[in-house]
Amino acid sequence: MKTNVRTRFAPSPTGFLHVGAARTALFAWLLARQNNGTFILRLEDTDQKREVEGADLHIMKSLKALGLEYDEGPDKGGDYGPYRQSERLELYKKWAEKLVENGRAYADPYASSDVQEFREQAQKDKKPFLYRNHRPSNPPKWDGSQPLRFKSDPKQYTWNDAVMGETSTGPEVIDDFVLIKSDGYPTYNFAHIIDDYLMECTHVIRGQEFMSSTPNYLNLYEALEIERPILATMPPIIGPDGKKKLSKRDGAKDILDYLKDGFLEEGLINFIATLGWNDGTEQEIFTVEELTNKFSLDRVQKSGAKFDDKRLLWTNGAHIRNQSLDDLYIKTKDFWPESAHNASDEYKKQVLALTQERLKFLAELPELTNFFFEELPVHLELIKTNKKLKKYDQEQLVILLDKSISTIEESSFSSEDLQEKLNQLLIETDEKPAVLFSLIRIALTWAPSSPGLADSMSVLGKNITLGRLKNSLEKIKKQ
RNA sequence: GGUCUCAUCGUCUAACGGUUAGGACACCAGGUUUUCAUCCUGGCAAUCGGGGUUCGAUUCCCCGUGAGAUCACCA
Repeated sequence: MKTNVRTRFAPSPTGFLHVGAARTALFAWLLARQNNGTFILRLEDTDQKREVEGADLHIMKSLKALGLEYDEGPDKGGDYGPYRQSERLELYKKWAEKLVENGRAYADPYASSDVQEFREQAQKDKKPFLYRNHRPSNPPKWDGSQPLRFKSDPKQYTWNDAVMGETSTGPEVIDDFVLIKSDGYPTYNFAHIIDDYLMECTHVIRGQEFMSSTPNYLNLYEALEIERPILATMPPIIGPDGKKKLSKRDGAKDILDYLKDGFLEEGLINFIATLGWNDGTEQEIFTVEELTNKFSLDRVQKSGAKFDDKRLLWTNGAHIRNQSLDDLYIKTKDFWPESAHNASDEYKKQVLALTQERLKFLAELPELTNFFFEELPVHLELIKTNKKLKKYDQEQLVILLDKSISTIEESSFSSEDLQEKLNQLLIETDEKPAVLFSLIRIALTWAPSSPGLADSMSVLGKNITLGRLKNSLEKIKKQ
């Protein structure tokens, strides 16, 4: 009885890590962490043609960036290595030979064109193609130049999937699939079974594309006389505007791109985890620790989930607001506008404090904060199109702004005192906040939006605030 | 076409066979002395169809329908 939970993520290095794969990895990781178990990264690089240079490093980098640290893996080592299938060819060969000896594997004597012909004939006859119907009676001795096929034992199967529940199929789906290709590399179908066994994986979590080949795997497990792990099939993740599986086109972005845009690890993980899983309560925002405690395979959804980026934004915004100012500040390091280059940490922190609650992802920082670091071009349209201000003529605006400047000049520039002065101005001018504050805000920032007026002025400081307001006053006079 | 799987608001989802079918995102309206955002209040909005079983089906069964997966010397 294996008590130590060992889960694995086993991608083929053929591209970047997208959301669907990230979720599979996340669930495996959560399961391992929750049980004090081991999370393994295994690279399934058995198809040389499809392999993409550097994809292996990219995947490893992505997992680490997400915080999904693996305990064993190609660059980490471990007692069950190597963790690249291309370095395990001898092992597969050994197990394949065992099957040959038992009479459960044989060399495929046909040329691939022959097999193709069988397939086409079956299609013509409107019958499903099964290689085993063409199984040679006297196969040649396997010398490695032919594909090695599994000699299947067709029967009915009923098995339990940790997510999908009980599933059953008839013998018609069992076939003689290829174990070792003629180039000497094993197929996924063979290699992953050997590896999961040798690496003592307790759970296999993977996408639904493998569900229909599961009965074949069960058949192979029997022939190999090895125990099978717990199987869990993940529902698909669907593109935002379609019913099809998420593809690059629908925005299946590289997970690293999200991180580059300033989505927080926790926000991303929260979003991905709740795409097909919930804890049964009404909680929507989870820390990684909470997910680790609460995750369970039996609450994973059976049906597919659509990728909703509005929800991702909301989730990430919630995590940004949950950060302490200091923690968040560290994360914003690479996201400030260029004009903030020479600003002090102290100043940037003050700005961040005012901006934290309106950030959805950190790449928004420049457009939300640039006026704290640079003077934005005067854009009189902002006044002319303002719902309230457009009713005022130039002269009225000049008088109002001039009056505001002289009152603000007397402030000590603490946020509280500024607010007091602003209130005082309201009374003296007998204007509505919507008019007076809009005018000052625009004259101060020339930005489409900004944090609260008193806070913004306080952070900008007396010199800059008054300088900008006076400058704006001149521009309005001259228009 | 064969096989397997799935099916609740637009989206993500909750609901021992008994609830006015709940929450969240999005959207709309209002409030928090300006804008954007946050926060609060309210609104809109769903059990794919048809048969059973049952006193009673979102829930169990069957048949449809729809969707997805798979049928490679890819994983």
